[in-house]
Parts: sequence; structure tokens; C-alpha cells
Amino acid sequence: MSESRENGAPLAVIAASLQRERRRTGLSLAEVARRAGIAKSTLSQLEAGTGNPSVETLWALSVALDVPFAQLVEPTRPKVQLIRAGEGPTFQAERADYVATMLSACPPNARRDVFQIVAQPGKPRESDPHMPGVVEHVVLSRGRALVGLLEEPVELGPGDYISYPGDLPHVFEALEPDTAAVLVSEHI
Amino acid sequence: MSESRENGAPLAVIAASLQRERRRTGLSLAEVARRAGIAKSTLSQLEAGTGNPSVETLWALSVALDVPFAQLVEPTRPKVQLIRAGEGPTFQAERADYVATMLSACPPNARRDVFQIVAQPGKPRESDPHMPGVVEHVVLSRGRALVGLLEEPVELGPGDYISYPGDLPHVFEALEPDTAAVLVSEHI
DNA sequence: CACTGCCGTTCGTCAAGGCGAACGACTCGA
DNA sequence: TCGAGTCGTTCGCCTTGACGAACGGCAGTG
Repeated sequence: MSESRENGAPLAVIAASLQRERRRTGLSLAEVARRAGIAKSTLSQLEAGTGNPSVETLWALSVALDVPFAQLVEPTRPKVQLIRAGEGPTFQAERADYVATMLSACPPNARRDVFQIVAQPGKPRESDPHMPGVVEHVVLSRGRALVGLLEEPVELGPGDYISYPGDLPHVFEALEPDTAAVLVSEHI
Repeated sequence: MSESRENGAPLAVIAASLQRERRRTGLSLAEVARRAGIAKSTLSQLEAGTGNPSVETLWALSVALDVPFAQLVEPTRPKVQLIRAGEGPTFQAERADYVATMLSACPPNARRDVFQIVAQPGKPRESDPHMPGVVEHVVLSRGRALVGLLEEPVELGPGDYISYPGDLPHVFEALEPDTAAVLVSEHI
């Protein structure tokens, strides 16, 4: 009930996001303004951090930039993380026979799809990189596997957790038959 | 690159969200307006769907209501889902020894925290309901467990997946020693 | 029954956001 | 070299969001 309260300057964030997303598309300020149906002067002031846009204006921009609305007001940054089975912060229940381990707190505005994977050894699956900003989380359920970035994969056993940027070449290579894992694909 | 483009009426959504979140806290319109530092007339018009609030106004309200900014502009509706091991839509890789099963596509604007759970049989863990809108996803890795809503739990085996509303009483009861599961907690 | 207090709405005023036009700077061809 | 086109910024005008005051409606109370 108290996260996401750290940012007190939404206007500056919006200004940066607008410019970043527009640059990402390669469009000009005038072009984006025209597609959004707003005056380019307005967009210019918004990117400069001046002004306090209305919801309709921001919405039109989010549509023109093809970006989720929240993306403009809440930023994100990925990283790499490996938690071995038994490690990581745990929340011991009142009953001693229940342990929950926090593997990953969801960053603001991320979208996470949940998959289950069953793989056989022999031929590693090398995924072509996905969209920028994608982060993948893997929790190994059964067997053993080499998981992670292609340049330095990590051998995981049951209960191990790893996350890595999905926009870099990565691999999932089962080392035992019927190796199973839960994969959470986080596309911002 | 084309999801989250279905909603064309953000003002109505904001109006509904504002009223819903305010009612959730049990505060009066005047009280929320005072905490947010805005005129209650402004908030009244916003909840009525009239007007087009500025970002600063909406931000102040999101702080006053202690709600993530995006919550006010992007709605969501949960549901219940059970996918037995081996069922569900699968994405067969070019190599036949790799199977990925789509368990849950992330709804817009949801936040999903990833946990790992190891539980022992004997005493079921009954979670008190969380905040409204919370959805929990469980993939059983090892052992067996009774999981789901308290009124009708489901017995899961390795590879089984279930999701349920977290704002209703629910349970996780291990049926074998060292039962392990991956829990994704989705708080909108 | 007044009277007080709070609720949520409506009305008139004022500042601020959004707009269009004009501007200087730059690139690209004729 | 000059003109046309586009870039992003700056400058008044005007619409509109936000404000404060006043309103009617409902308890709770002396």
C-alpha cells in the first residue's frame, strides 16, 4: 500500500517519456502532433517539461505513439538476477511448514505472461531476441537446464530462479529428460 | 504492437475508477478532494464524467487514494482458470523436444510479482483475502496440493496450473512433503 | 421543530492549457 | 545561390479546467 509513491514529479517523467518514445519511433515532433490531432506547439511544450497536459491530450499522444497510456507516466529499467534454490528473501508463514520466496517484484506498468515449459535434452533452444524491454523469468520445476544469456548461460536445478533481458540472445537447454520450468515473459 | 488500443473513452473509465476507488476507501468526496488539494467541485465533475482532468489533478487524486496512477485510467476484470498438466494451448517448437504452454496472458496494466513456495502437509495455509482486483496464479512444480478458493479447492499435481481471485478467501494445502509451486501474484 | 454539520451538486470567475500563425534554422535540389 | 520544404520554438488569442461560494438534501441533536 505504499509502493509507487516515490515519484513526485510526473510532469518531468512525462516530458522524458514523450521524447523517448517519439525518438524510438523515429517520427518528428510535427508528425506525432499531427497524428495525435494536437498542435505541435503543445507537444513542444510538453516535451520541454512546461505545461500540464490534460488526459485527452496525453491519451491522443499515447495512441499516436502506440504506447500504453501508463508507459508515458511510469518508467522502467530491467536488470539481471539469479536466485539459487533456498536463497532469496523469504516470508516465513506463522506455520513453519510454509515458505514463500520473493523472486521478482513487478516493476510499474510491466506486463507478464505466464508459460510452462517442458523440454528434452540434446538440442538447446536458442530464442531470437524479442522486443526491446522484454525480461524473462524462469523458475526450474524439474530436471536440470542451462538457462540465460547465450554468452553465459547458467545451470539451473529444481527451485532455481533466473531472470535476464529477453532482447538479447538467450538459450534454454534441457540437461535431463522432461525438464520442466515456469517462464514469465515480461514485456514492458 | 496493437493491444491496449481497444479503449477509446478514457474519461468515462477515469470517472468510474475515481468513484470506485473512493468508495473502496470509504471516504467522502469532500474528504478526498481536501486530501488531494483540489476543489471538491472539480472532483464532483470528474466523477460525473464531465471534464478532462490535467495530469497534476489526476496525480494528486492517485496519491490521495493511494492508487497507482495507471489504475485510474486502465481497468481490468479477473476470472478463474484451471489448466491441467498437458492441457492448454501449446507452442510446439521447431524441435519436437520443447513445449511451451501459454498459461496466462497478462491483462493491460497488471503488476505481477513472482514467488516460489515450498510447503509441508498437515496444516493448510488459508490466506486472508488481499486487496480487490488481486489475481493469483499457481503452477505446481513438485508434490501435490489443494489450491484455490476456500469453498472449492482443486487438487493439483506437478505441472498443473490454476488462477483465482485473490480477494476471496483461498487456500494452499500441501498434500506431500516439500511440495513446491511457483506463485504469481497479480495486483492490478 | 429549528439548528448545526456534512454531503454532493451547480454557478460564476479566473488563470492556464491548447491552438494557429509566424519565426529562425537546417537540408536538399534545381 | 536561391527557393521550397521541414524541423522545432515562440507569441497572442481563446476555449476550458480548476476554484470558491452558494445551493438543496439528509441525518443527528438540543
